[in-house]
Amino acid sequence: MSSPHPSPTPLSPAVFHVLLSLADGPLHGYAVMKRVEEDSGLAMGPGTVYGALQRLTEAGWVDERAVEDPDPRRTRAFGLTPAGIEALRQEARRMQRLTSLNRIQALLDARAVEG
Amino acid sequence: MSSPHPSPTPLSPAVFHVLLSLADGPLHGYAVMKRVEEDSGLAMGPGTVYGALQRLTEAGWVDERAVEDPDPRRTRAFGLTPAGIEALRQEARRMQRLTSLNRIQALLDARAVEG
DNA sequence: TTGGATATTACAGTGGACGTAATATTACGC
DNA sequence: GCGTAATATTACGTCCACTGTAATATCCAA
Repeated sequence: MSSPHPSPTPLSPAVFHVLLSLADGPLHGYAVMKRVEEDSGLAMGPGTVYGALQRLTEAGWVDERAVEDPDPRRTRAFGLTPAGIEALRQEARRMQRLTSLNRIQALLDARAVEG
Repeated sequence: MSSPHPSPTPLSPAVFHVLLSLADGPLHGYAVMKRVEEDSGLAMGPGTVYGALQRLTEAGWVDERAVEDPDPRRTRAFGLTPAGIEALRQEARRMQRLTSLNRIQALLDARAVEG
């Protein structure tokens, strides 16, 4: 409802996956990289992840927070802001609307019949 | 299964919407522009549409075909190749897999409860 | 103590998305 | 027939997100 920049919907795959990786709690950058790979099967390099994280922070969709951890490398984490959650939700709804189009369903059904 | 370039999944929103617009039959460029706007609510300029169309043609996902029409402007149309259909299907499956993730469903459910 | 995983920064290159302007043709009201 | 809007496409130029790669530093395990 209140992002600094008018929400650029649709989200790029990189941005979407970074947001998604944070959906059930803050992570540090490296963990985001790993989580994205688990989710998507595709590896994003550090440039992509940290770049996206930085832009998202500037946009107010992600923020940086201090975390307690014996390992000093893991004391810096990124989490979704309310605006970030809302953006992810909007994108999810957009995807869901698209996948439920008849044209799409026909494609998916066709495969089921063929295969 | 046999695109010239190994299928760059995920698709960019622009490419996805161009493919989607052709899903139930060939259209000429201008019609693609209009159809995309109907589908997505977002207007893509000619540069985006024809640019994507050209790259997709080069990639073998779209081809140009002659169409009979009294209006000479409408005799040139673009249609999906089998590889293009397959790419669109893969992307649809990818989206469907993502939207069915627990993390996403939780987000969407939360809204239903709140609102 | 060497090596591998963790965690992050700093680049530079590429190409796709996007806007805009120009062009030409057709359709339509007047 | 005239002007205007819609149709249809080409030709730019710009910007910046994504991407890869290299460099760096710390932690941990063998």
